[in-house]
Amino acid sequence: MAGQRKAQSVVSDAPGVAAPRVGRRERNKQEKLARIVGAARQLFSDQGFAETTTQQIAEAADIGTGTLFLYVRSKEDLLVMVFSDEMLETARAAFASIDAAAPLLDQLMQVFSSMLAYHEQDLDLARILLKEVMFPHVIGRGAGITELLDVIFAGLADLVVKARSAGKCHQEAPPLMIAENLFANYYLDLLGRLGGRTTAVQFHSRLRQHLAITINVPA
Amino acid sequence: MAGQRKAQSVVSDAPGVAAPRVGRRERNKQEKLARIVGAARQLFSDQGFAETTTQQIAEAADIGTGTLFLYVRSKEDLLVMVFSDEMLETARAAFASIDAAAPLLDQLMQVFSSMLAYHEQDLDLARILLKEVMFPHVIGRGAGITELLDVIFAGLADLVVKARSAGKCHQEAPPLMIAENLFANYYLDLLGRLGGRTTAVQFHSRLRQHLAITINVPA
DNA sequence: CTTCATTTATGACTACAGTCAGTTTATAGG
DNA sequence: CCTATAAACTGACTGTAGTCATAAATGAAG
Repeated sequence: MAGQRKAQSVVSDAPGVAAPRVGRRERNKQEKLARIVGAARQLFSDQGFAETTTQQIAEAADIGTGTLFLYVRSKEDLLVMVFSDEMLETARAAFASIDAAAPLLDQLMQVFSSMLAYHEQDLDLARILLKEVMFPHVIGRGAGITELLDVIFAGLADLVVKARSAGKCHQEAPPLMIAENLFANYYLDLLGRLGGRTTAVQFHSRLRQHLAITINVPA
Repeated sequence: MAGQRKAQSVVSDAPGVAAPRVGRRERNKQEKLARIVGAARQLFSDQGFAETTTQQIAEAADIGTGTLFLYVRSKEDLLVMVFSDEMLETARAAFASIDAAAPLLDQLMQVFSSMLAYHEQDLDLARILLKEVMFPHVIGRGAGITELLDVIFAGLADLVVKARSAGKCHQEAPPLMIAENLFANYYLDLLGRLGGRTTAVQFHSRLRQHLAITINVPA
């Protein structure tokens, strides 16, 4: 390791080597952030969000209490950081595993069912997560959430376009607008589920009806 | 006043008089709650939600700090109590002032425009309000919000039914389901507006497109 | 190796939402 | 009127998110 560091000072900007560009400082920071996120994931999952204190997280990550807030703006921010990657992956996987031959409505239900299944693992956490995702405390900067929404909207719009060119969808509106409409319905039905106002079965039934209205097909 | 109190003890359950049924205790409680809500409305409007402390509210309402929490479960609860009546009234007024002859899409835009106009008065407050309304801290009990949603859903469903019987709407789905779909779209577009991601003009344009998709008419 | 400047780390500290043991005030019965 | 019981009130107190002045670590330059 010490050798690597010296080599770096010999050739200050060597293009051949992958990336010794980052000094010890940057590496330490990355590593610390990883420890923080890891500790938070563990604690949030084990004890729940409200029951976990920032002190506990700092202690588990082996840093001072104040240090934590050099890496995250708030406890809620941390929650989003921890789980946004998983959500993104869930969304990607959901779109990847779609049955291309199925009717559009069934395809949509496949996607949204996968996403609900993820949230069903821990409804309480999902509630707080969704809350913070849709109402980020600092306006104009939701931690990496835009990417998630982009993936979802693009995926939905893509399904619509394909179904339409196959003559299976008779909505003429712009695909992105339809995608947003579909997502809006998913979001509100998810809210009902997370708030305990519907069961998983009711969620599916209601969502299917809502989506059917949007894409103008029989439920 | 003292006379009234004595009269009460003479005839313990006099049916003729309007309602001396409530003793001083109940009256005091009502009056105190009114003072609390009034003080909170004033302070929230003047200084914003985050900048207002529960101590300030208690002081302005002339009660002890602890007393406040005999009347509300949390600061957020108080926000909802303060503004849910106004929102309900806004929604009622919006439905009442509809042009019965206009196309369904225009009617819907009238309703939702009125509701946005209310929120435009104070976007920050609206943000926190919507957040708390849709994610009440104590699950299963949103302070008087069900009533608001009932009014909105019923109103929307009613518009749909009327338009349909006039042959102006070709959606066959249950009216309540359509109403929910419409509201979901309003809600998400409102979220974009409150998050500063769209202007008021963009909000209108986008909402109109989204609603048009749901009721299956040209935008 | 030795400064020196800059970035990063730290925990004592602050501010505030919400609680609770102890007190006051209203009502009912005598 | 007086007394007993229950309801309502209170502010000192607690727990925790987030800040800030100070200290340590890092890298650059001589």
